[in-house]
Amino acid sequence: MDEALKALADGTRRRILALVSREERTAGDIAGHFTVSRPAISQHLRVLLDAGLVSVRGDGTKRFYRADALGLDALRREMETLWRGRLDLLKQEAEAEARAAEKAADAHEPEGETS
Amino acid sequence: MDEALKALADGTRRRILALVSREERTAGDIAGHFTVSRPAISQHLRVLLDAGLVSVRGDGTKRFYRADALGLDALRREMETLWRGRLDLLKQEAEAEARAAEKAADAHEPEGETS
DNA sequence: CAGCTACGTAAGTGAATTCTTACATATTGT
DNA sequence: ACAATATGTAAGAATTCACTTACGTAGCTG
Repeated sequence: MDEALKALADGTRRRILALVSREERTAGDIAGHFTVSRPAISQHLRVLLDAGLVSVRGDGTKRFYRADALGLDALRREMETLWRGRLDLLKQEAEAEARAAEKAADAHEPEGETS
Repeated sequence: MDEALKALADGTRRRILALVSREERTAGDIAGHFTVSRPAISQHLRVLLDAGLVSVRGDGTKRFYRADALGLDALRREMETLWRGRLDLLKQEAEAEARAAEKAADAHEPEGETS
């Protein structure tokens, strides 16, 4: 998880991922979309590859990259269990606020239900 | 998004986040759960704070940290739009494989629906 | 074979990250 | 006012990161 998250935590790599998400593209084609040097993109592709977020298919001298749906989905699932641990916070805090509001009302009107 | 993702891309910070997700905790309490020095944890808390993933409440000399549900949810939503761009890959690839399998069958049995 | 194309890899650089120890600051209790 | 407590901040070392230029290497093509 750490490797994939670190890979995602870079804007250039996220843009690369977006590029190869719908169709496979050669390394050169991908590099053409960026201002940084081609080797830099090659290195980013390596990181994404190691993280299991893209896959390659070599054909002749070209290398076609594309997003790896399985790797992406695996990360997505892990993220969801991460959220699951914290998501109920929204409920908890909403309830806490409700209780606090109630308490504040009580402070003003300790016994009353006048209004 | 970049800031929050970078904040999440560190195991120690994810553990901190887990610690403060259910109940608020003081900086010292949090640091007690780790082997690294207390200042290091203080710095991690700063990163999480800047990323909007935790919030603080000062009380006396103590500072109580807790996960910030709104920040977390904002990130979660951004991630989901990120997945949304790539999730259909699963479908696409499944379909592509299905077509490929069909094609392979055709190659063996160019006109047949024999089996 | 010679040369071109499409790549990856090596080596080095500057900036950012993560950690440490030492110190500054605010608040509480005597 | 003084000491103890809880915490952030400063400064610096070690590591990692994203990038660059230069080079190596397959595969195609004349």
